[in-house]
Amino acid sequence: MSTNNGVSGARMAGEERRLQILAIAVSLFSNRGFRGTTTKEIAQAAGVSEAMVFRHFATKEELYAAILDHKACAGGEAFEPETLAIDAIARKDDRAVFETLALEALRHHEHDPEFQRLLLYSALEKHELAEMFFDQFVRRVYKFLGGYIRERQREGAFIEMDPAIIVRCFIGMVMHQSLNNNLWDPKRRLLNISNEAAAKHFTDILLAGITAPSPQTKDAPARSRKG
Amino acid sequence: MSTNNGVSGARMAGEERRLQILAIAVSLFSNRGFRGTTTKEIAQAAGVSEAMVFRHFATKEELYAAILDHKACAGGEAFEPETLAIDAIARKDDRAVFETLALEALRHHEHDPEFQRLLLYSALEKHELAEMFFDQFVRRVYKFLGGYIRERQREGAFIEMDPAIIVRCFIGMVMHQSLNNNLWDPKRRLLNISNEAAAKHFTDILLAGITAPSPQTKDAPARSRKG
DNA sequence: ATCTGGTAAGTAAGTACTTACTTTCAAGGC
DNA sequence: GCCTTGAAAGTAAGTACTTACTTACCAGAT
Repeated sequence: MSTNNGVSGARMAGEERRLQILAIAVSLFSNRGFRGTTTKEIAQAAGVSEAMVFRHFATKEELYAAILDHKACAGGEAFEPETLAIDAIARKDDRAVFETLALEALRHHEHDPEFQRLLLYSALEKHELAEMFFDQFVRRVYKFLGGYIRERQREGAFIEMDPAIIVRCFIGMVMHQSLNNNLWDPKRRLLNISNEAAAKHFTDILLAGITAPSPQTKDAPARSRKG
Repeated sequence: MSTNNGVSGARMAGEERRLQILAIAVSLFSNRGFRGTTTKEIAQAAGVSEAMVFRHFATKEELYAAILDHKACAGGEAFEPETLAIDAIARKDDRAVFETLALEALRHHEHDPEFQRLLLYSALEKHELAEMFFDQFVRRVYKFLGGYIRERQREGAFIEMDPAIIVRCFIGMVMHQSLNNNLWDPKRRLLNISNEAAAKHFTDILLAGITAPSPQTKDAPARSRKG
């Protein structure tokens, strides 16, 4: 009767089973959403009875919370933009800053597409946990990247523009690319490029778009447009 | 017992009630998704019995399909990029092309946030109807905008780069802005700008990013990078 | 009188969650 | 070694309620 998923119907240690159930729930919730996934399905996929699920997680909600917690906060290899870009920033290598962040974000989303789906579902379903992630992570990125941009603006390297707008453009390109690959166009019929190429071209466009005209060519071409 | 939503418990003409149920279902489905919305809720919100819902739509699925049909295809004021940009394109006014499209898209999403939620839900829940919309609409935009970009590249106005990448960047900025306003950050704590300002700045960055250096300044600054 | 908009009261199959029970297994006395 | 013990891993079969969808029946206007 038992589904025997992965491990042969053997008895497991408590913590081991807890993690197995969690992993299976991640995959099911990310595929079908909270409301679309039944506790019975989770149990069957884990190869145990429903009662075991409820032994480890008092309610379905608690299981969901445990997942978002596990993935967003303690989630193994968390995405740390500050750390990733630290030396590029020290060198003021704008290209490296943006390209590294773009590439790592794209890789992260490709390697763990479940998380993006999970987050979208929880945002749509108005689980407070999506809001929590947004507050803790996205805000941080805006602050961090925005700060760097502001600094480079003061140095005359970037054009004057609300840094938040620039951050939004950049994140927009990257997130939209991941969203297309993971959700809208997984077959990549509209655009099929490597993460490396995407990161490079996005950076090309963004940097060309926000780099201030160099001082010695003030009289230069059509670029010296002002708003 | 009847909820009497909007109209006093009066008897309605068939088509009128059908449209009322449809409108109410739009709002409920977009808020709670397909699985998260019950036929009972829809009936109650419309102020009729559940049986009436099933008189007009044989199944819940059919109701859902009718909605996406109604919104995506015959949806009142459909978003027609070709029409919107037709004279800007004729004039080869790049700024007007991108800024108009961005502004109209942003306005569309702001005026009808339900549609974006509906589409996201149906993509996550893998309703074929999201795929249908993607195939019919998004493909068209890529083809249309990509075609324009290719033309301008041949004329030497834009840098050489796969037009699909440029389209993705542009749509990424715009869609991400709408997604932030409608889903992630409706309070606009990270960035609070008008649609007009957003459209303008996105176009600024994109155009500066993809405009080819003008011929008379070939020897110009750091821009003349090649990949 | 009959067609159309409308309902009350179902049904069968889920749903999250519980209860009462059995199996496994490692530790510790013999 | 071998047996007892007790807690933890596990289950089958519920409960109370919800779900999509149906049936059988009204009432009023034309």
